[in-house]
Amino acid sequence: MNTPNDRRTRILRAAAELFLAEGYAGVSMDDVLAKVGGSKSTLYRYFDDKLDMFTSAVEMLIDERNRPVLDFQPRGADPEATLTEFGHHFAAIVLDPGAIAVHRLVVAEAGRVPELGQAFFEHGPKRGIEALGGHLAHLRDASVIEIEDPLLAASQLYQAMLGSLQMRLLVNAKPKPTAAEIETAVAAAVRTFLSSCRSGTDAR
Amino acid sequence: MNTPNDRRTRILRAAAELFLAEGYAGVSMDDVLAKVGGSKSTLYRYFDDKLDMFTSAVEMLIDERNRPVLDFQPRGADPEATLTEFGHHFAAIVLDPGAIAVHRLVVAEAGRVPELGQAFFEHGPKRGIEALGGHLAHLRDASVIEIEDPLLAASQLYQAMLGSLQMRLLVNAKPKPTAAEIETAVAAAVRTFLSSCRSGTDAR
DNA sequence: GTCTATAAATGGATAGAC
DNA sequence: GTCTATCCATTTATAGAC
Repeated sequence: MNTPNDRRTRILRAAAELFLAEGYAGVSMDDVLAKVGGSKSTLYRYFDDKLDMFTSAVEMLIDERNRPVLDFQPRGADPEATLTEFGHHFAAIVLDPGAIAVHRLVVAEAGRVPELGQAFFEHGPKRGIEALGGHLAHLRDASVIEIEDPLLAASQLYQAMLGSLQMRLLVNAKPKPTAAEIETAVAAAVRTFLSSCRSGTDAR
Repeated sequence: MNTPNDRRTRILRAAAELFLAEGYAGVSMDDVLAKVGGSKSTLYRYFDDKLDMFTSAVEMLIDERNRPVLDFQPRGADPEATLTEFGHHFAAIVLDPGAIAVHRLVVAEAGRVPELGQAFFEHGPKRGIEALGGHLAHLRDASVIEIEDPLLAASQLYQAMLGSLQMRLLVNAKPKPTAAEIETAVAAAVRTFLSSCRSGTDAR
């Protein structure tokens, strides 16, 4: 049961696509129906009401989007290379148009459906920061860098790399970030971070 | 004309309050009417339609919220003190619950009303970054720090200080940032930044 | 300029046949 | 389990009296 091509799953996929494009209030049960086929009572057979359908759809999206966060291990040799890898890994995930759309939806409804924001944060950004923080702790234990709080350092490094680009995309402001700008931002943040805490060498 | 207690302005204030709490689609013209009094045709006398009322209200909110961004001059003597001042100045503006609500509203409708996102970005974050960037350029010209791109540095410093806290508030994730956490984050970001680029002294 | 009344359409949700 | 048909509240927007 609950196979990927479940009836319920097909409804959920159609609903998710619509919600991403139009927002919660912008989608009617009839809209979902027109996309997935079938009849109205079928919808209400699988979901208590519209809100239930919405939260189920967004939880599915959050789960899908954040799966790639975890299966990542940097391959580079030196710290600068591995941290840059982390940056581009995160960039590919969180700056993707689909991820921005999910992020927007969660922010839009965060006031009315707080559990979505909680799930989004814990399954996404929090895990990413923990992964990066773990790596920083590793570098510290190997006496490559000197930092006090690996999680705080990871969070600030992450935000320095991508925070501004992510914010511009969320509010849909032009110009949109280019690949070159991502490259520049990640490189600059990594350089700043390392030259502030690298052990054994002068910063200048 | 267009006095602060204009009829139109009073409608706009009521509408803004409702939109902030319920979102664009969550507010009906009747809701606004119930709050501001009067009759329906009066609303349509002052605004073409609901979307016009919404964009006018949000533009007003953006304008109000960002006015404090500009009138700020750091008073501290040394760089660490002035940058920390900048951090707390920005924090007071952008982490305020009202500011978060406006931010949410803009993100929520950014896909459908892009000009709001553009206005939000240019009148808010962009100006803040420019102010901080100007200060960094000043520090560089005085040979206090060594940086290549003041705007990029300002953007990354800003995000390192507040990006993570702002994001948590936007998605309404717990725990909410405390004053102590803001203090810690700003201090850590400033310390990292300065030890990466301060002139004339070793980083360690 | 402002009101009442209402048009015309769409919303979420359910009843009951098959 | 799935369909058709429909209820009832609410929505945006306008017509027309005062």
